[in-house]
Amino acid sequence: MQQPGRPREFDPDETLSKIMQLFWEHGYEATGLSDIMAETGLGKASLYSAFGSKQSMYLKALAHYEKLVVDAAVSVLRSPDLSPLDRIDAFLSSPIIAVRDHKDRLGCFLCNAAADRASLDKETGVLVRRGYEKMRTAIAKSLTEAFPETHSDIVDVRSQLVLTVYSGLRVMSRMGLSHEILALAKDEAIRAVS
Amino acid sequence: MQQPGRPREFDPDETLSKIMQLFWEHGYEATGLSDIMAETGLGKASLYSAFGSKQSMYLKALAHYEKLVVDAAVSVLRSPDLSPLDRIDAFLSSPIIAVRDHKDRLGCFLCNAAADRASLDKETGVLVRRGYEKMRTAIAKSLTEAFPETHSDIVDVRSQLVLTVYSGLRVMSRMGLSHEILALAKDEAIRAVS
DNA sequence: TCCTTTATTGACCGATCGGTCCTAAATTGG
DNA sequence: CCAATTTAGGACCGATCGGTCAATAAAGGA
Repeated sequence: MQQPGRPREFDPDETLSKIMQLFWEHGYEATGLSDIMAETGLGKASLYSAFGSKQSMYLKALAHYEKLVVDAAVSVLRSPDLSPLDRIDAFLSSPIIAVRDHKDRLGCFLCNAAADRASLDKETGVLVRRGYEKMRTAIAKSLTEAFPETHSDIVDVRSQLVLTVYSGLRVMSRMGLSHEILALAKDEAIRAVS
Repeated sequence: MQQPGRPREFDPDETLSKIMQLFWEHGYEATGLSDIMAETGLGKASLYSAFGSKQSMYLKALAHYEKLVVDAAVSVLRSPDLSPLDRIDAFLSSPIIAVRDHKDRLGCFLCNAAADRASLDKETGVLVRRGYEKMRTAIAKSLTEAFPETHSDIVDVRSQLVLTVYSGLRVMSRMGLSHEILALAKDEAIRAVS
């Protein structure tokens, strides 16, 4: 048995990151194969053989986002160096810091995807909900740790509120609000669940 | 001087509502002229002569949304029949009720537009921010009325928080969360600014 | 009635879309 | 060196995109 011929000339993971960036910033429809080719430097056929159709690229990009960004957020929410409430503060601060330091106004890829594709593409909806549920669970764990005496129903509702605020902050950041205003709203939200 | 010839066979306002619905639900890129023609029953040239380019249709649809939906939300926030806090409750409840009664998961056109077009089209950004500012001002007014002793800086931050939660709720509704969960998160948010 | 003005219709345009295919290049096992 | 296998590059495909135009229809004023 022979092991395949010509080797890849690109790193699929790296390429997927670039594809993710494009879909994240411009959405599904506004991102053309031509944009992806330009950004990755690859030919159309290479992209297709590696990632399949455009829709499949989008779903892989979304899964990539879950692995990179969502999992990072979750690990912030589990950081052993911070108090439970500080972890939630750090979680809500991350999109604000992105605006402040990198002028990053991409918003949350998951909620962009919800607006963009979830109504048309079932698989997108599943990925989006899974990503959000990951974050909600991690938030709930921190809240339970912070206030062990609180009833779990209340914790669920509050974790949902934190996630809602998170989504809202990312939408607001896309709208161009300053990081100072966002930070103040965030502090007020933290106070609300304390 | 002569007054124009053949009269329009359609109501521009009504037509604009249908166009708004399409852009609202599917976004800019995913809505084709063909969809608009099918939905409105009009020919391409009629649409162009009445509303201009696709981009111009989008902007007019967004302005139409501001007039219909944003202004309605603002007038809820000024309803004389309700207490100030109940007005804010009603404001935050409207997207939840839409989900419950009409399975309306369109989200907020303004924040969809922010995700969709604001980074590409300056005019869209202006309209979006204007709409949000209208709502924020109305929220702040209700909060001031509810808690006259509160410092205006605090009111500003809290109104921003309410607006952030509103955006978050609409994103969540597009994700498919049940109206019950949304309502609980909303109640918790109301408690936060009380 | 005829002329002017505007609206409607459908054919038409070039450009671009996502996607396929064929050829050439690069690699490994025999 | 050769055969087999896989990738890379780019020509090519039909479909659809947003947008225009010329011909026709419908109204009011003269």
